[in-house]
Amino acid sequence: EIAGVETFEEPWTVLAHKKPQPGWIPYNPRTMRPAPLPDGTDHVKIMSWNVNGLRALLKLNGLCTLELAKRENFDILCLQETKMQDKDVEEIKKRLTEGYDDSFWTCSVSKLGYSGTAIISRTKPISVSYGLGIEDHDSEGRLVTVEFDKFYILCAYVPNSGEGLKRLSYRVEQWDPSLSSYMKELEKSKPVILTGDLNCAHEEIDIYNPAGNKRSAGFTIEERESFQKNFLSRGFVDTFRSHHPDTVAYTYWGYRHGGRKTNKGWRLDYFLVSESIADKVHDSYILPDVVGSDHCPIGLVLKL
Amino acid sequence: EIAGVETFEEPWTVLAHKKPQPGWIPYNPRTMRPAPLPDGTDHVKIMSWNVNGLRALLKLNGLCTLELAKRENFDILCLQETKMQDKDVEEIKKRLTEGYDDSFWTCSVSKLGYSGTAIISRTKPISVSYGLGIEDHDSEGRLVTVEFDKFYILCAYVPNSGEGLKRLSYRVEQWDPSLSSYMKELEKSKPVILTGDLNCAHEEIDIYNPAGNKRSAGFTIEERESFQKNFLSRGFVDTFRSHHPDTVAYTYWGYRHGGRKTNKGWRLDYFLVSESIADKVHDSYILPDVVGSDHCPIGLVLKL
DNA sequence: CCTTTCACG
DNA sequence: CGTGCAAGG
Repeated sequence: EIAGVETFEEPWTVLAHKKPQPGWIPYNPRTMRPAPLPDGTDHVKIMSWNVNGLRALLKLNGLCTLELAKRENFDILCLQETKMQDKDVEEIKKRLTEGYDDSFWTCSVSKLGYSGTAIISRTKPISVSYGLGIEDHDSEGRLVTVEFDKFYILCAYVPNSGEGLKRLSYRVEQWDPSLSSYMKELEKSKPVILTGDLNCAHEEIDIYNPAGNKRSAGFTIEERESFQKNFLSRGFVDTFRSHHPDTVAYTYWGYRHGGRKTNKGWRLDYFLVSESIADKVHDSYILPDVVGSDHCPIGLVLKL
Repeated sequence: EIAGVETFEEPWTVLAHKKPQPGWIPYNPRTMRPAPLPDGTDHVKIMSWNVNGLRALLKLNGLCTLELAKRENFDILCLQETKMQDKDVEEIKKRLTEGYDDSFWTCSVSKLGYSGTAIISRTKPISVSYGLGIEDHDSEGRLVTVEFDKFYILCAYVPNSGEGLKRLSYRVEQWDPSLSSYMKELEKSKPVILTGDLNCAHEEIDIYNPAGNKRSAGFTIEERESFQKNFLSRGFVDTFRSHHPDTVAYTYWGYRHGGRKTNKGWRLDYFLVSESIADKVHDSYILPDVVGSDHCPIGLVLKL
């Protein structure tokens, strides 16, 4: 474990799902890490993590990204819910792990210490942009786009529909379609990778207690249909699911009921990729043994 | 030390005062604790402590009052800045140390988790009352009065004049005179003891850096004159100062500059008593070795 | 439950 | 610096 305060018996091997279908299998990161690529295969390793407050993570953890970098040796790291303020970004940048000197941050300007995303990269990208380019959706620091030679990568923190589903209509009627259109627009020039906390467990396999959460933010039928319609049906591939069709794996466990100990979680974090590069995905995987947040990181290895 | 997380070299023996006068001596609680009373002398031991949030102290400390009670064996304990809410008082009462079952609490109703005072007693008092009896001054839970056979005891948390001295005029024009009048009224029937955080360092000897704090809340000339006029000149005796005229001793050290380690403090907590019982004071003293708050407790031994 | 801001000291 | 609140998840 990295940054582990408590240790517990490999809970990710527990199939906690309420009504598992025949054939479903629990995710075990020890056995399901990506297979080594043949020597010399050109590839990129991307990781994504909703850190639920970067400052707290750094306090807990020295420099988490250092440990993660050491162990995982990623090329690109995407962070969500940094809860950073613009004024503190420079100080954090100074503490970045050597070899990852390029980083791109966006913070909420409407609510301080809320939301916030970042992309940390080993190599200099071609271009960077922040937000969707729509004033209304861009005050909360929810999206960073970075352009590399072979693809765009989008780091997104999709709005939570909130207590009482107060923000459900904004989410499914405004945000999701806007993000989708933005991605289709980018896709005209090159393939797109969307990663981050998409705040939706797509299907029953993606959540511990589907029946009990039909009106919970992140598993409403509206969000699930929006996910299908705006992303999957428009040609973006859920890489974890396509590589592990029957695997029960979560990326989020609420703090509230100690769900991580019993693997009562949700899969909310994704790598979606343009169909055109779906066959380049060597593996899409989950790192539930990395603690320090209510989400765990996820990883993607893409052959180039 | 009780509840000590960090230990440091008896900082209270350091005379940190900026410009000490000749003859001033540092306070050393090891040598300046009250002398034992002759066997069988009827007396009462009262303690007072601004705990700066009782819940945090209890978390840190199991039940601080238990430790303090064990070591100091007080009869009455007065607490200020409990930061309690009415709804949580019953739960705290349950955790009171055996032998101290009577307790009287008042909480701020205007601002939750703000201010708040309490008196915990070994024996049942004759009567209890809350506040000054003036609507305007009584929404912040700053005063508890308990009547015993031989005296009234008032536990007060005097309003801080605040950042920018925003509340200085309220403090010196409203609160101090009201409290003073209330005390004079009570005094008609029996002697009065006022204890608590009076939020004023009376003289230069009572503060580490007098010159630098002439416009700081707690050491403005207005507050010092109000203290003199409303309390001392009206016949209430500053028992610590009358027993230790040349002793430099503080009861508060700001968290902000780690002042406790270097004994850069203020004397803000007092036992004032009616002149009529001033000669009954066996000792008035300070317990700087008790940590867990930015204030330390103070003690009074009164012969009956 | 846990992390952020904010008011207050 | 540290406590307690409130909002957010």
